Amino acid sequence: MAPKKRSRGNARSNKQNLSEVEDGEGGSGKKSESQNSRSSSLEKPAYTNWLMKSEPESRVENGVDVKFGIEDLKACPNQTSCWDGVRNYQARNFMRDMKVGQQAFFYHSNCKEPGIAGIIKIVKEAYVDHTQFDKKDVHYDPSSKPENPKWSMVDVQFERMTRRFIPLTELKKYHLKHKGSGGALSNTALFTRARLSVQPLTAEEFDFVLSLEDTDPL
DNA sequence: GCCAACGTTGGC
DNA sequence: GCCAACGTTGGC
Repeated sequence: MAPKKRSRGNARSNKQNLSEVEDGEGGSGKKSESQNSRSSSLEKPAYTNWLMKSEPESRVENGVDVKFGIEDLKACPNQTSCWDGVRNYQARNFMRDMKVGQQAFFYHSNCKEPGIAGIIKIVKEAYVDHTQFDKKDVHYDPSSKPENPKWSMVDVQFERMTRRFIPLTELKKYHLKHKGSGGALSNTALFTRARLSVQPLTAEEFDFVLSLEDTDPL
């Protein structure tokens, strides 16, 4: 288990909707088309890496400071924390797909300099996010019942800082460039699904971003 | 089951 | 602190 609380996620009032259903992909026949450039085989693409957003600067939400930067994770016992507070179905579903040992980028959002600060790894797969039942918690969800919890969380552990901070502005430049050339970041969720707080990265995207560690900032 | 109104995210 | 993008809600 992880100590700490706090974390980001898309706070949200909520109700059931698009993917109360387990998988969130093609699922239930509701969404059918639209986002299926994927295979006809209904299989989810096997994502191996992730990007998780959190706010490194103080901001009070419902009387509670939601600040949780990578330094805060580092300061946790065992440098491990649960990633609670995610209240968005797509983000939740991605967390449910996470496997122990997989790596994710720790992304700093809603701050002076947004971007990737470090690498974390999944150390515990999805389980019930207890904060949804806690009236005192910022992300309390009165519509979720213990008999049928809506929200999940995973535990993550600090792995290392990236050798340099990789700013969103730089990633965006590569994204624009790659859109023309079909490069690694041409479809990156950070730009195509900007508001998702937990995003999947293909191995190619992850590796490309990692390679930037040893290049000069664009 | 459509869609307008509303609320949140998060870059700038 | 503004506001565009977009997920969610709820009336019909």
